[in-house]
Amino acid sequence: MTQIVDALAALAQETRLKVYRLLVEAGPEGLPAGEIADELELPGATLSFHLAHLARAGLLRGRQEGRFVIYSADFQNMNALVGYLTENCCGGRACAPANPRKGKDHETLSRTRRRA
Amino acid sequence: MTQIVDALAALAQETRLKVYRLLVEAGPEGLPAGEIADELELPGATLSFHLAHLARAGLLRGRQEGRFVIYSADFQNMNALVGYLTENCCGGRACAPANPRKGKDHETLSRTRRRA
DNA sequence: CCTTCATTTCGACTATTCTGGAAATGTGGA
DNA sequence: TCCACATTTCCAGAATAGTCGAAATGAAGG
Repeated sequence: MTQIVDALAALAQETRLKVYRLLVEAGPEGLPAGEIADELELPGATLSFHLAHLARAGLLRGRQEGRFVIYSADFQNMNALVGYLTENCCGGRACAPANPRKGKDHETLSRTRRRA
Repeated sequence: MTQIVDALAALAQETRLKVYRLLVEAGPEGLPAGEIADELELPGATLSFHLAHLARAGLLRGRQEGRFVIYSADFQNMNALVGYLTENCCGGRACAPANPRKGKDHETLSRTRRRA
């Protein structure tokens, strides 16, 4: 459970979620730290802190390549996280949305107003 | 995105994750606060803090029933959360485990091979 | 070696979160 | 009304997280 909490905590921060999403978008190739900093306009020290946080949680991996350190998302661990949530936090219901349509808008987290 | 971060932050804490899981297990009926406190051996004030946190994030709802306040998981919002992660953080791969019948085991799922 | 450049670590500060006792609020019953 | 009980709010202290300039590390190329 500690692993799950760590992974959730790693993603539960705007900057880190942005970093992670950027790396997902970049695919298995990954991106050098500098490019991430550039893209998200973050000071090096701040980015490094967040990258380390994500890596500690197992969501990223970094590899040295020349003078650069290239970070890439660890899809397997994200898989495990989503799997955990699906199995343990959804009460056995189907938890993934039925439409695998790609898009930019996600307004789905709506405030449900139900009176009981 | 704020909603996603809030929901993740709500679950990214051991006590709250336990509370949420307990309520998922309890199903739509839910549980009175006191029973949760009893089950997880938490002081009232502490539990109340965490329940409020989860509710603010949209993962729980509480309804007054007599002298009790009964909390239940909001499966719809959890659905949305898992949906977001699947669509935005898994690089288009299948991210949820394919077999919805397993009770406790969720280990490997290796299907990582794709080129852009 | 020496310099340059990418990245990380250090250090210091501020902000937020977690915790739980005590007091307050709200609810049903006598 | 008055009491017992469930839950929340208030408060304050301790712990943890986030930020980022400056210094340190490490890697390539002259």
